[in-house]
Amino acid sequence: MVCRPEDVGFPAVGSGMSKKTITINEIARLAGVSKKSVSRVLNDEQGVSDKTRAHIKHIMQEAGYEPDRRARALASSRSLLLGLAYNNRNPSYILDLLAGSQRAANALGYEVVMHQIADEGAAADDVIRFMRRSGCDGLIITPPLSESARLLADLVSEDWPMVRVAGDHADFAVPQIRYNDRTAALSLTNQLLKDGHRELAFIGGPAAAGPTKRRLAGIQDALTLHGLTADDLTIVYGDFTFESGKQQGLALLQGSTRPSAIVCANDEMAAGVYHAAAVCGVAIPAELSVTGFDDSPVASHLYPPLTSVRQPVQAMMALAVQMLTGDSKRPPSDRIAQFDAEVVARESTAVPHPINAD
Amino acid sequence: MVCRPEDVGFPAVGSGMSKKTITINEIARLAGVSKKSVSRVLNDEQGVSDKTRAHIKHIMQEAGYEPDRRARALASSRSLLLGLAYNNRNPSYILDLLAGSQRAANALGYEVVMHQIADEGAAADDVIRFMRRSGCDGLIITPPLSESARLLADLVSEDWPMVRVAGDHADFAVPQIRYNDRTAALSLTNQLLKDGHRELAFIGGPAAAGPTKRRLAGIQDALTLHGLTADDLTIVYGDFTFESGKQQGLALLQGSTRPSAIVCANDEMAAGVYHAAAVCGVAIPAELSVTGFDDSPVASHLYPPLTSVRQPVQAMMALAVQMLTGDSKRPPSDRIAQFDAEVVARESTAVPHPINAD
DNA sequence: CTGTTAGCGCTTTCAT
DNA sequence: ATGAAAGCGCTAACAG
Repeated sequence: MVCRPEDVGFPAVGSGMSKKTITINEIARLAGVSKKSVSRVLNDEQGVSDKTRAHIKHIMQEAGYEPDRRARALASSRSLLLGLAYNNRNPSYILDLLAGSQRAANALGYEVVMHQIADEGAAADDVIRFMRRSGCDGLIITPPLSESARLLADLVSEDWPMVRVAGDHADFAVPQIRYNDRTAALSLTNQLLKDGHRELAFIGGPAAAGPTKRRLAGIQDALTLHGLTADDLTIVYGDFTFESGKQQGLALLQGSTRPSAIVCANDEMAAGVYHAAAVCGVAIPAELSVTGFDDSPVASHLYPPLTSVRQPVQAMMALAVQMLTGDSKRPPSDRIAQFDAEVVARESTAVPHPINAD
Repeated sequence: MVCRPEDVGFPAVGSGMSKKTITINEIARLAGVSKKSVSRVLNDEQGVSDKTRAHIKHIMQEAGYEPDRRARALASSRSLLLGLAYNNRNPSYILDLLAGSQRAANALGYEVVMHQIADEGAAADDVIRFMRRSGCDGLIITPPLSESARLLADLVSEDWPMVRVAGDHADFAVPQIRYNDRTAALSLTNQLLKDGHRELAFIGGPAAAGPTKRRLAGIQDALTLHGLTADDLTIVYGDFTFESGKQQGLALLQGSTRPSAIVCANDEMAAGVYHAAAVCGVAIPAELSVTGFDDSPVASHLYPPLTSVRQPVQAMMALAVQMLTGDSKRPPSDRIAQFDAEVVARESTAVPHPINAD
């Protein structure tokens, strides 16, 4: 049932190498220059004439030379590895972050190593061990880890560069890259209000969570714009899970004042609301409008497809990588980079049904 | 809006290191032995007395020594990195694979580097470039890449070890680790037949895909067991996407002989069938039973929760890593390791509604 | 602009 | 069972 490498002529690590590796010495010899010159070309350094540089590049190309990252790592005391710490909340989001960072990292000669934090309580130790073990040159911290004040406080004294994606706690010295979810929530809500919705509800994540607070603030901004007050919004809190969305959805739909629209702080909880609506026999969007956040795959797979908010993950991760590797050519500013998000309107929202008005 | 590291006192890679690194020389000096002895302890090699070994270990512990993986990599010509090539089909599945392989890899001192294949047509070149660039010691190929005969043929001559997760083409020299989805499909279908379903439909992925063929075969096994024939099963093909599930679901539900149960080759397509059922006003499970494969999060988030098949990802990836690193202590056998899957029964299946019988 | 000389921290090889 | 020496392939620091 199970095979062992040795028994099937299967080469395990280090067992049998065949193709000879081309070294920098070889290239230097072929090009008739010193290996230092080759090194300079490799690292895009100055100090090589254009002619020599072109010649060396040509030789490298021809020989199919690939620099040995291990040797480079040792000699330059960089590993050319970047760490990405995550906390498996939304798989598709995490993979998007990975894809975005990988694309940018590879372009700069780096690879991305993922690290999942199992126990959020011991996250700092976990991350530190990971960084020491892996030797990564820098670290990207993703939400919700990036929201943890404690983690950041414990990490800020470490000596590797880090950036965090979408976090609060602007007081920490760790630069952050976020998108403007408050503004996104505002325009989302604005549309609902324009459609005529007046009985709104918000299902947040944990009340203390950054995304919850920012998204709620955006909703309230919209209410204010329309001359409404805090009383016009029912606020309940979940924990970003499907189950919590379902529970809070049930509570809202079975309550005395059923909302005509529910804004959810993420798509998972919105899916839970769909579930609750199905249980209660409430039609979406005819009797209930629902919106989410994150534009995860589930948003397009729900029926009807869910209106959600999409963040510019590619651009955000590209910046993160550039900051970590010191390759940023962007203009200077403070330590918070903010991007704009996009509301993806789908069929989960509609003009409220008159039946709801009674 | 955007910050540059230099401008905010943010340490980019290699800019400012402070904490002194402890080297093997240091440990050797503290322990009063040669660094070779320390190296032996590090690598669990023989040739050190128990007493000396314990002493060295103690010193290492005390000093908080962490071996430099870059130096180790260069000297031993291993990178202690394992590659995981994937093809973003099902994010939660990919992350499960990652988590499983990471756990096993870390235990052996390895890290896992992911690599997404963008263009499936040029997958081989892409993978080869990745492996050369990253210097990974071995490669794990995941589905659907692992099903590609062409990719495997192009890769089999490379000189790094590889394993594939869930692939067909047993003729190639690349060992594979799979689970028994045929048997799982059998027991799934068996249950439907026991429940009294007689009008079954199967929505496969592409007809030529391994999972499609294996799962279909399992269904047919069950039919045979119950004395039914191929005529008792309607077979249609999708492409594992939500959209294709929806299309085929609509076709089946609007067709002349509406099935009482639809077995889908994955959860995404089952979600599409839910969508189709909603459109057609068909109640699940009262009027239609649906099952999926993979037990992805969507399975539990659909309403009603979807019966699906869960594969032992952890165990499979642990074996994959052991095979790549040559650390396998399992008994020898042929080059296919097969695990058993588990049917996770939820509320998407029920005894067929009499109305359907006419 | 180009080259030389030393290492990076560890493993390997071969002594003892 | 232990240790000394010689690199791994590259970059750093300095020379010309």
